[in-house]
Amino acid sequence: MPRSPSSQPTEVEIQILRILWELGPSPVREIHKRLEAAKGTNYSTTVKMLSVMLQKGLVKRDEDAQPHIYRPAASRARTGKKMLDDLIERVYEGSAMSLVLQALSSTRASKKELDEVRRLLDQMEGK
Amino acid sequence: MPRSPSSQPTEVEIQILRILWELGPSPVREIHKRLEAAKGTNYSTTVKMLSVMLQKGLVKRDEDAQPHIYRPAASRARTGKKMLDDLIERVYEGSAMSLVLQALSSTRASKKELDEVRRLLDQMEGK
DNA sequence: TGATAATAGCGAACCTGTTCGCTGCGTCAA
DNA sequence: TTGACGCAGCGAACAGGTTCGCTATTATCA
Repeated sequence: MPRSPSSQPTEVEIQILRILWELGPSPVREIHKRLEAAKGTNYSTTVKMLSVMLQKGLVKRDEDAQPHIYRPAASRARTGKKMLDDLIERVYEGSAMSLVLQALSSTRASKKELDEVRRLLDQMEGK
Repeated sequence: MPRSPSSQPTEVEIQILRILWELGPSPVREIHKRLEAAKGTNYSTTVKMLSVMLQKGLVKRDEDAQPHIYRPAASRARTGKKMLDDLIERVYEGSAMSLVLQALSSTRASKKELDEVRRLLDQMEGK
């Protein structure tokens, strides 16, 4: 029984997505600059990863532009949520609250942030 | 430049840890029963995975007992936190609050749970 | 125009994680 | 004893993910 390919973005894929989230739509060259600075990646590798990600639907690109412009297929928030849901499912078997408590208790948050959470709580309860 | 091995428990490793968290210390046979039921794993595979995990320090075992008894090296909470921290770091570059909001907003929580979060918030602020 | 550089693509090598076959050892019962 | 069985270990095969060398195509410009 073979294993199934991970549905999650892999390590390098996340790195590239992060760069794209930060820079916005960019040509390979820009993406590569960051990746190389971070871990000495070869240019060919960057191109290859992008082509793999394109095929997986993780990024999109404008081929009319010269050079091609890549952009993330999903927002950071959307991707993060998916990964979080997956983590919750795998480790806590679906109980998100356990994990929220974990996250909160290990964070130094500002008053502003805490208030934001409170507001959200009220909103959830009101509903 | 070769890639570095993941410091996170892998897919199958998490599956095994979950079984151990649920069952408590168990012999291979018990672990295997669950794993086989879940995905048709061969007994040899279960043994192998456990030996790999033993070497990585993810599980510990009592070799005096016959058969050997395996137990998780870290609690579910501790492991979950580590994985969460890692996720936060990789996707949100350290901003845990963003992720907490995500988790909360995608959860249907009971009043009791919400109150628990509030208590924690107060506690954090008081400190 | 010919040399040089930037852009893309492809296939193969390589690494980690996963799977399993085969072997060896101890125990128990015929 | 011997045969069947459960337990443990090991190496090799395999799959997915990552890396890069090599080649082709298209600008760039002396």
